[in-house]
Amino acid sequence: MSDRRTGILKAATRVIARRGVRGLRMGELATEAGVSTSLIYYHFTDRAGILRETLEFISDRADHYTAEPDPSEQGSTPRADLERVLLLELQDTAEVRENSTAWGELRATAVFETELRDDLARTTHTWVHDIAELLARANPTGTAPAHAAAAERLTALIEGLSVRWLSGSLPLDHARLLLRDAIDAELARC
Amino acid sequence: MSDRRTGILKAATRVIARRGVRGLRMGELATEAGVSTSLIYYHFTDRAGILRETLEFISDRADHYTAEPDPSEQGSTPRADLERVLLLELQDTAEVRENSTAWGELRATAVFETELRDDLARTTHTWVHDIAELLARANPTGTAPAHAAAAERLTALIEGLSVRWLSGSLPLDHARLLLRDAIDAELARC
DNA sequence: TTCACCGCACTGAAAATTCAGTCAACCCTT
DNA sequence: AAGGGTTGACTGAATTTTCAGTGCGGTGAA
Repeated sequence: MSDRRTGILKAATRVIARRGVRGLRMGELATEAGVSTSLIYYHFTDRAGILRETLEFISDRADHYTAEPDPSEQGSTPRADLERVLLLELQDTAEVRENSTAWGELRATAVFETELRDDLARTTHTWVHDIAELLARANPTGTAPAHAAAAERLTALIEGLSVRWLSGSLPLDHARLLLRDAIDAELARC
Repeated sequence: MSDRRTGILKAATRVIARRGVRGLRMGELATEAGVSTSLIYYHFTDRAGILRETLEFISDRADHYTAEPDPSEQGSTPRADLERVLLLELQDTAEVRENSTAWGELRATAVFETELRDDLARTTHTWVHDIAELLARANPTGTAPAHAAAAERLTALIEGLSVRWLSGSLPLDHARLLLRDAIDAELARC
């Protein structure tokens, strides 16, 4: 946290969320992080280096983010947990916005830069897996493959709704509504 | 069509699909279009200019694409039509790949460039509307709002699956399978 | 002394953008 | 119908801008 290196990574996340991966300028990053340009090269060898580490950082954060346990709430049903965790991704707070934007950039970048793909696929897989588990807990009668498929659909839907929201094609409230309905629908079948 | 200007826009679409918006180099575009760099500046004032017009061009083309009517097939049920039209977006042909990639870039770019949003929102809305109509035809018992919501979910899902496919997180076959199931599910309720 | 860091001028290369001018097509004249 | 003038599309070769990345002298703390 007080680590300078981590500070740079956080700053990079902010800059990426503001300007996009393509818009990340070393100079602006230095300013945002409150350090000198040289220090960035001191810690990360080159632009590709910070990019790689930042995107890793983002996907780690996204993990924790989702994995965040219930805040001592006793009366939470598995189903409520599921809803809460998924709807977490569609919120207008600086943190979620920043994370979603950066995540979207990561996805978009990976379409053209193959080096990112492995990391991305792994993180995606973990996410899907986590959600599948929550689904299993919420609806124990279903089969594992069915849960996996539902989790893939729900997470892909979230990504789709998320870009639409961030790109101004869909109001947040509406996105949340659509997602809630989708969750209900997925739980209803199996 | 044979218009030089349009030729440049088409070339730009191809280059964007290949390299991404960030990867669009004026030089490469000129080569791709078979014209001189200067001509691009002659027709479109600057890089931002071609970008703007090309993205507009892409969203126009995306319309036609979906609106493409059934090729004289008589024995098509509304449901089959719907499936066909939606699955059209998840195919490994040069055209679909190019279109999906370019569309994804448009979306990703719009997150940071507000000028693109109106166009994008409009095109998205048209698409959703078209799908809602197909849904209504396939399942006349449902209400209009239900069809609209289902169409929003399905199209957002397609976008989500599409980037995952293009970024190598999801095999195409699997994406198609997931989409098919989602269509069935949406038709089952209402 | 070494480590983590600052500041900032500087280089080199890649891109974007400009510009002077060519070429062909099309009017007007006479 | 021959010629002169205007215009718009187009080019190739500069010129300018933008950045990533470097080099280096210096600072303060452990």
